[in-house]
Amino acid sequence: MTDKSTSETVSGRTMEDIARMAGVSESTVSRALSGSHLVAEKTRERILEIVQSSGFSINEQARNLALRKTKTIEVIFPIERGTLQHVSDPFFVDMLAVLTDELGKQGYDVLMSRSPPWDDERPGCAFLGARADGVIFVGQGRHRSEIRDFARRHRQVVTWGAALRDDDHCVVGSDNIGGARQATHHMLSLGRQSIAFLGDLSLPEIHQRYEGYREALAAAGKTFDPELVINSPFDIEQARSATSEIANLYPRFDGIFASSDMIAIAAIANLRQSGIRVPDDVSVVGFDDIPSGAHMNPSITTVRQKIRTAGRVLVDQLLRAIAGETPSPQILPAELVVRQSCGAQQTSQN
Amino acid sequence: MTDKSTSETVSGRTMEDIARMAGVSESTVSRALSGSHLVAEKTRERILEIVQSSGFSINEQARNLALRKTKTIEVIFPIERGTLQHVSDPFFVDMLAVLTDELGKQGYDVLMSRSPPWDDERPGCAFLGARADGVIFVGQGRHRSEIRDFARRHRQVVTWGAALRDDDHCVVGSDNIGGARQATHHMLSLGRQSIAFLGDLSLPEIHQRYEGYREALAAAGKTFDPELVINSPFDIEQARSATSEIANLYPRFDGIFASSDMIAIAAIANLRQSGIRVPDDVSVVGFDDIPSGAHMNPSITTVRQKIRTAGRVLVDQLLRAIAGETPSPQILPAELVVRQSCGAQQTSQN
DNA sequence: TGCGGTCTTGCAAGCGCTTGCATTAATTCT
DNA sequence: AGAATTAATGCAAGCGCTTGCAAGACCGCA
Repeated sequence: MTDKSTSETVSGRTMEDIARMAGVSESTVSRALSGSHLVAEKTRERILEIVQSSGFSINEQARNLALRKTKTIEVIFPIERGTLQHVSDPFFVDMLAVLTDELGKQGYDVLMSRSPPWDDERPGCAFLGARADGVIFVGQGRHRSEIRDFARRHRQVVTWGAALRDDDHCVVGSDNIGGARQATHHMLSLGRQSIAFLGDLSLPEIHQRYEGYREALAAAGKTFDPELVINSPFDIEQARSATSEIANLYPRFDGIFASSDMIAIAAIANLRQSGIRVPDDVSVVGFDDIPSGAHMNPSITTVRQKIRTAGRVLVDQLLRAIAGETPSPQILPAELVVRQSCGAQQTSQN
Repeated sequence: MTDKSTSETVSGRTMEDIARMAGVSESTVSRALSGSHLVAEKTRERILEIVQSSGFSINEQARNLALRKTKTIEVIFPIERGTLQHVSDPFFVDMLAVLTDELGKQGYDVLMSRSPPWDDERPGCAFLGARADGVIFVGQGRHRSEIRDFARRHRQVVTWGAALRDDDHCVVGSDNIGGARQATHHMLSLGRQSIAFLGDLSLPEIHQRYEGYREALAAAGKTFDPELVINSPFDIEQARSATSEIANLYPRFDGIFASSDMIAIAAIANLRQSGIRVPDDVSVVGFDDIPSGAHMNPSITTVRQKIRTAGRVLVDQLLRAIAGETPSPQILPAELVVRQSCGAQQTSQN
């Protein structure tokens, strides 16, 4: 009655096959493979040998089903549908790398799903699929409420982003406000008079950076010029065109706080194209501290997000949630890294 | 006898619970959820409502077990253990993004596992776990033989990298040789006399680029200077230090072919630090065409890998393999993108 | 009233693996 | 040598879901 011939497992064999070949029961094979001491050494060796030569692969799904766990964490980048452009921001990537790394240490695999669970394409299929032991949202994007909803129904969720007062789930994030305040204050203290802001205010994280920017302005007694706030997406190409007009405003500002390094790079490229020098004419500070920022010309002064720490904290908290404890939200310090683009140091050449 | 209380599913409920609450059988719930026409409309609605309000999540594992498929593809970056640094090369990231995207379109999720299946930490656990319908290796790294082995046992594998003659599985890759030849030839045709090579020759892809470089040199009748071949890893920090001595060799070369854009960036930073101008004194060409390359100063002349096409082809071939057909290896054209760093155009400012 | 459809539903087997408990074989002890 | 341990196996139930097949409900029509 059973028909194994259609098995879709990578290697067509099952434990039953191995058991038969080894002349033992399935249980014994299972135990041999999981390293139980309840198996005679000789038996184990024989089984292992057969496993090897037959190219058997255990079916993790069945295994996990039986074990009632998945040892998998779903990592979601809440980005717009139809494109993963956004993800190519080095910051997100590095975060993914760190998460994969940290989760790996704890024996978890990472499942990247293309779309957030709520905009599932299956029409009329209004239920969520649980394929992981927990979920990490990297950034809230424009989906704060959905994420909140999701988190409310499922304890095993942590998210990276802006911790807001009304969040009832665990959010871990950088001190966006403080970081932005430092950055802006730094340029001001360097004698810059008028600082522009670049970023997408509809994203909570970015809005926090905007707040920090405003705070620094206020603290320095500067009046705020709304026209110097320019909406810009993360993607470098789009950022490039979003900020292409900035040079026209030029003498009105002599500093730029860009809410991500990629945006800073785009802005610098635009300024350069118009013959405006960075940092001589305009001081620029970014946010994130992406790896290549230190090697550019000029090198980018930025607010460093402690991404490694962040990943570790996220994973810690998620594992706590999975273990049934209550994870606690955290705000990680962000630190100003002074390089050339702000003009604090003299640029050396070129 | 059954104890559901310990279920680890994100939402603790099972179909059985829903069935009980709706006063129907499990089968009916299953059918209602999968959109079968074998369920009365009223029944379906009632069930859906209960599903909603109870926050039920279907257990994908069990579902997939029953369906004998996973709808998941494993994407593996064969990098050294203990770090995912390497992955932060924008090229790999973009590839990951494209793959996630393309696979998503076909209804597949992406599983990123930290380590290649062969260096599994579980001691004595010499079997492979099959948790996906197929596997994509992104780059062969130093693991050509392991990958070959792996592919030999399992049909559902494709890899991105250097197609070598003795590969018996499906490898898709850029025309590394041709691309490198073009790049080198371009500098030569610009009048440069002596071109250095930067990259890690132990990686097959890079070795192919090296071959292209040599070919162009030979074709131009240039003698080859082994001291101008400098070993450099992908990671930008490491590349920076690996190429830190390059300036010392300076008047011996007036061109650099870097086997990745990140390495090119590192090299340029080093040259600049020593007061050597790019492209005036030294012409530089990279490889990959990472997104930010166009916005740097100078912008990077490079060999573009058609990453979107690549991802699509990889996915196509893998799906063919999964469908039981024989996937065919392919070499994708790589195209030279001329920008500033090679010196073909005049740099505009700064 | 009775019979052949048409719809809906439930039953039960099965997906490949784990594990508590019972069973049997190998040892040790008195 | 016989009893009591201990070590090594197998049995069978169960993980949560799908699905072929059979059964029940309900319809119209002769």
